[in-house]
Amino acid sequence: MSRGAEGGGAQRPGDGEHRPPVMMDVARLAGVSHQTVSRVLNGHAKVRQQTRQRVLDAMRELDYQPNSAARMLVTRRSNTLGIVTFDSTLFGPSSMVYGIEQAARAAGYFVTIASSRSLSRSSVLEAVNRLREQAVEGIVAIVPKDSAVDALASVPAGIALVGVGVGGAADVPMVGVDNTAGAELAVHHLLDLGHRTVHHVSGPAGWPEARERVAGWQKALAEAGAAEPEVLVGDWSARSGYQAGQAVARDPEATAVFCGNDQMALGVLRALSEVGRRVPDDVSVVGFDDIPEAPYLIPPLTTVRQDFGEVGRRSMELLLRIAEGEQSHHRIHLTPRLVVRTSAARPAS
Amino acid sequence: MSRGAEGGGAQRPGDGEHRPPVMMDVARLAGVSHQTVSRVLNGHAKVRQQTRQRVLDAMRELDYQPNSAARMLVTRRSNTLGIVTFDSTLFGPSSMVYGIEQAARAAGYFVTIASSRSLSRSSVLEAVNRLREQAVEGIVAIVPKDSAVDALASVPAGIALVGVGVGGAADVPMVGVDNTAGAELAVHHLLDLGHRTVHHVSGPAGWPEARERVAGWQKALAEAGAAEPEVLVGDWSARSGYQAGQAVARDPEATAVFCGNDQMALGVLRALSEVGRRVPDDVSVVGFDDIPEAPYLIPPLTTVRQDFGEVGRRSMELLLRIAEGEQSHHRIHLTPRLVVRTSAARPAS
DNA sequence: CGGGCTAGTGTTAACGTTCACACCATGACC
DNA sequence: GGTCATGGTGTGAACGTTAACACTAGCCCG
Repeated sequence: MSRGAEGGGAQRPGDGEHRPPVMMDVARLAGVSHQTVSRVLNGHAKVRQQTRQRVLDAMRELDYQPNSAARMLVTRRSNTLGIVTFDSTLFGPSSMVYGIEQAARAAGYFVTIASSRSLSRSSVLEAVNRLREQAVEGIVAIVPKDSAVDALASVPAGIALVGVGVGGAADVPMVGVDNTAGAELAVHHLLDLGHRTVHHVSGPAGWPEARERVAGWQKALAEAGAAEPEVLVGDWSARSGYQAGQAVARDPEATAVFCGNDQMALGVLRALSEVGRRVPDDVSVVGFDDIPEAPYLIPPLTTVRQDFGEVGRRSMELLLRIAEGEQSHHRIHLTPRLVVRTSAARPAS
Repeated sequence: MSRGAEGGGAQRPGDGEHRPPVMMDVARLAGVSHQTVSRVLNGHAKVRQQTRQRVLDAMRELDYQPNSAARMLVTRRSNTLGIVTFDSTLFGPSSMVYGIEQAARAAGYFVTIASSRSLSRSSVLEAVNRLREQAVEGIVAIVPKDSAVDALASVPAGIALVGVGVGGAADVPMVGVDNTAGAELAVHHLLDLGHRTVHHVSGPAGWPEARERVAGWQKALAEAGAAEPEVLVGDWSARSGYQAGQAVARDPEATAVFCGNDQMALGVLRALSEVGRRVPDDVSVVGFDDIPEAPYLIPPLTTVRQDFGEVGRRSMELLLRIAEGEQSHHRIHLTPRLVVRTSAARPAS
């Protein structure tokens, strides 16, 4: 079948002016009232089997498609949820969108997205308003930056809202991995291997998750009585990791680095390799996220795994609970786990 | 500000049953008819400045939000476009979604997504139907697999539809990079460097883009009179690239590899490094896509760049043209370009 | 001074569903 | 034999907006 060339639904002004069939058309064809058609459509019990079949046949014959706007108008329900994301090539956000969409579909909802260019307050608010125009019944906001989280707190309370990656301190219902615990996992692993201390390449200032990972790193170092080197601040990108890695490479004392995400770890690996510092022989590296490529970096990256799909599903779940008016327990922390590969080993003694 | 607990918007007296304000409420407050409110809302010219202001004030005071369902019902327009994607952690699809969303927003449309679990025919059709239920005015389908493309061809012609990454042979309007040309670029680059021939790690069978890249590779080899080694078939993942890389490493004749995407190239790099074959000294490697991490692999990856954001924008543009009934030129090929880094060099002679 | 134009506003009727009923057989029960 | 529930169906009336038209003033023009 060739399409595209054909005029498709193009109802050019011409004579015909054929409208898509409506419930009344189906009713007429089946010889019943429109209400009976509605009952069949919504699976009401009180319809005779034989009548139901006639209606079903008529629907098929006319290729009837219920008008969602009319239904929405009268039921006051859009069956739609919104996602606010940001324009990023980061692995996390984009993979969470799928988890959310699947969970939403399973719960019988449609999903519309609104991306916020910058995660600035105004940009996030604008995205939220776009979704409100669409009459969404709830919003999952993937906005892991302080300015954006503040914006969420000022969204009018009439609409159900869940933040993702907004950090444990946020003043909105939220779902996220326990970043502090994850960082501790990574740092303890390195200290247990025998490293004196651990350097940290962090995410950028103003990102709650970056801050929490820094906190976990600090806590683990403090518990072990290890010295706390200066944080190397990155921006989540491989490029920034590369730059940080150059700094690490210049420091002969540095034997272990914990990176705020895998992309930066990748950059660190590259910087170290470039100057001939071997991983893990000379320097150990640990990342965060466990991107699909992590096992195939050089060397395979030991990292802290976040299950983004799970985050998506859980945020959906929480959103629905809130939308139904439940009040309790609006703070879900998922436990990350350490995936040991070969980029971290005991230091050369 | 704490949210979630409080019940939101202040309402009409009579305790119970508080409905959101409607156009009539605004009209009453402003002392005009609802039609005048409608005119203000839609920016009609024939409203006295003073009246307009009164209406605007009233809207603000009531925190009025137009009911999109009612509007949709009467205008017969949803202002919504749909995206069909698939659940993948591939870089391309997820970054295109943003390009599309931005372009759609700029054109005044909302975007709803429907993901297809498997790219099987039925799964794609189901996703398309979900969008039709939502009354979308057009669909961009990111479904780069034959089974899915077939499904698109059988979508009823009433709805505007654009395929992305569906290959040049698809029987639907489409936007995509010129894969054949891109592959030729890569292979010629390697041959020009002095390699006798070039091996290829391809994407999986049944993916049009994989096939087109294979074709470009074959064409370039044939033009140069080079022998055509057996294709190593992967599945786009780093893991499959790693396996293919092991095969390459075992072949002492192999000095150059062109990979169907960057993830597989990454796996190849790792496999070669593991057995001590140096890149680019012993083996040259070229990828496809130019993922953000490509410059920071070991060594920095020479690759063919696709601009996914541009693909998103162009597909949106095409979709709107089709929706408006334009008939011509429904096949857009973007030209990729080679980004030379250091993973490919002349062979050791 | 009547006709026609224009700016500004109101009135009424769609749009296509679902909801709340009313209605009719039928059979059961006292 | 009358009441009562109960399966099955039809009849309005919403829902909240925009479209189409009608209606006033006020003004210009011949």
